[in-house]
Amino acid sequence: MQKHDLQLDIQLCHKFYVATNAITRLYRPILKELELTYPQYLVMIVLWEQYRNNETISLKISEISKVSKMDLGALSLILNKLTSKNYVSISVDNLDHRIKNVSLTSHGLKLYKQAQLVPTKIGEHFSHMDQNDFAALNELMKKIIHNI
Amino acid sequence: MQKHDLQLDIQLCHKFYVATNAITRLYRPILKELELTYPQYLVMIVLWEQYRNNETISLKISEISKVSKMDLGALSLILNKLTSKNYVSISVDNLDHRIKNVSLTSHGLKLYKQAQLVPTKIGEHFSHMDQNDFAALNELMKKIIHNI
DNA sequence: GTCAAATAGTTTGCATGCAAAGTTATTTTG
DNA sequence: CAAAATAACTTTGCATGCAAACTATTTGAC
Repeated sequence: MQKHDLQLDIQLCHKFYVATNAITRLYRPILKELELTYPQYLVMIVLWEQYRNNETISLKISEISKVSKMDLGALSLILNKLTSKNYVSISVDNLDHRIKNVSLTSHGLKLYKQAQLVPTKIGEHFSHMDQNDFAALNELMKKIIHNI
Repeated sequence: MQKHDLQLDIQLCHKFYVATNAITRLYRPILKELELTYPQYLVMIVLWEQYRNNETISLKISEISKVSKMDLGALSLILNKLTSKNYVSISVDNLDHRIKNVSLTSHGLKLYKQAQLVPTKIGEHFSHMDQNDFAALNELMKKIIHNI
């Protein structure tokens, strides 16, 4: 930033604020059909991804936190909700009793099929952006995240 | 988005999620010195800006909401806090009693000087990005916000 | 082996974001 | 002009994000 004044400051950071809230609002009605909030959806994506790669069936809570960059405290509550919705089940690790393993229930696994439609629906709202825009934006975001 | 799969989906939207949270975390310690949260800071910026332009001294709550893109309900609580910190004062409009006017107190105005240092401190964390990156990112964000 | 760290999670308190319902004041309609 | 529709907020309830304190285990250092 060249000019470090308040007016300029509000520009980029405020745009992040506005855009992220707008994106979440975009997801809300779509995810509501799956009875998921956006953060809950993030957790499910991590689990579905894990299932697809089929290396292991369950993930530690700390692993989910690391991949999704979600706070452990928040994750704790979110996993409770996913459990009460019967999308995931949680069990204490046999070897290390501090660790809890999270795994998809059959109900949570079934949801995967519906969830595959979500990106398409979201994508429709971005029709005004082309591949180059996406690539550029993705790179810039990566740069920002990597350095903060 | 070319491939509409979940893995790709998580990329851009998740990056927004992560980046925005990271940016807010960046602001938190800096704004703590002013006893402000980021949303509270946004409101103050709007008011300082208004004061600088000196057209009118006060703003309606709905005007603050429009400029900052903040929810009216959230704003209601935030303004209560700013009031209890004695940074702003709120009064009912004389002509239309539904409207409330928000104005800076002398205490809130004095804070402006300290606040001017905030963008510089934040800017230091973005030193790895050059002017072109900023310009490009700013344009892309504008494009996204405008179209959602 | 035992007691002090380090780990992995949970809980709590505070500040939002947002939808939905409620309140008060002003306009519009018939 | 009285009832209905709007407007401008406020309140409430739910879901986070996050810092901080707390709990239960496991490791490590001696």
